[in-house]
Amino acid sequence: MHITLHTDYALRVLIYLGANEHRLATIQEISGRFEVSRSHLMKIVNQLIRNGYVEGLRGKGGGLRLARPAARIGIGQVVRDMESDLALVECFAGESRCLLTGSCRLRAVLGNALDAFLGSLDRQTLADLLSPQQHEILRVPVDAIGNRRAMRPTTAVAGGGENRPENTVDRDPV
Amino acid sequence: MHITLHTDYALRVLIYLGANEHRLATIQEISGRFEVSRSHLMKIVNQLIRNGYVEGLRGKGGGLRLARPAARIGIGQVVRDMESDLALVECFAGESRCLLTGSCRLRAVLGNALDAFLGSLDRQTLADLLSPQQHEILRVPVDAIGNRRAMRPTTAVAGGGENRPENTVDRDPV
DNA sequence: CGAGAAGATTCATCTTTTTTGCCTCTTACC
DNA sequence: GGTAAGAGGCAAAAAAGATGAATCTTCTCG
Repeated sequence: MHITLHTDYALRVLIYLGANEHRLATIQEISGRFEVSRSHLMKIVNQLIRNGYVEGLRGKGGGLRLARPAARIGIGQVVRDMESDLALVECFAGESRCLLTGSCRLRAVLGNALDAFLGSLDRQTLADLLSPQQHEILRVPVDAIGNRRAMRPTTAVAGGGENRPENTVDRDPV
Repeated sequence: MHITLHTDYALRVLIYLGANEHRLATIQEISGRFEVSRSHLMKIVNQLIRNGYVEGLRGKGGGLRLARPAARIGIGQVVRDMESDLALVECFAGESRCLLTGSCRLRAVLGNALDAFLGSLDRQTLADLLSPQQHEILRVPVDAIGNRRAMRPTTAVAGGGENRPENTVDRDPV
């Protein structure tokens, strides 16, 4: 029983972005950090974006950031979204050639177990995964990267002082 | 996230044997019933035997039967024994090249979820999987098979009765 | 004791899924 | 317009899983 690397990386990307909430991170940067090919990571990030966990800003100075605060990103849901095939056994799918199908309790029993699994994850958010040490390991100071759009809100937050750009969306998410 | 067919078949074999507790079933018979090759099923059964769930009697008239009553066979343990690799993500294993290793809470979180999964299964026994319908579908009357050693415990279980033959066979014992 | 019926083992192959990377396109800032 | 970013399609490579053939061992029966 495995979770795909796909999901695994997705979670790590979220952790990375969570540890660097104060700035934008590019895929290039993350793939370098995790030693995965850029293109590969791209697909994973893509899925994260499509599912609304991450925001991607194109163009020069662009990058990635969490689409909402880490505390509002549930791990269970991430796994559900990223793990394409949660059918534990064949008979979970519609079609089955097992002669027990229909009378078999196995499906229900495994289904309950799966619910327990995901339920357990549902009680955790990305914020719970972010320990102080992680911040230390992963967080890269803005200076080391250079200032980016993230830090100069083009559309600008009214108050100005806040450096957590949670609501600085500067374009229409199509 | 999948359970291997290996484990799936193992559970089905147990169900089959549970539905036919009153007699011995051969691998040949089961493999025919499930439309799997004999050799393949053999390996699975073998593992079940080594793990003490099933008893295999060799020689003419031999076959398989549950090593203990269905109610004493826990599904969680079966899955644990059959599923070779329960490491959900890479960092479950000793070696890991993830730069988060050590500080990452992901492992613990997934570990808890896995425990919840198996724990759910631990609350079920093989007996719970055996619905009356299954008995009907799977149970093959002794007549249809021919009498076997099963009912004359020459080798095994001198104590005899144990829990099994509520279903008295038409054959003379010993 | 010998034959045949069962399970036990080994080995090789095939299939499917997963993982990976390349190449090209689109978008958007500067 | 140039360049830096993400988006997407294609396909190769690798790993894991599933399957089957052939052979060996053990055991009961006659």
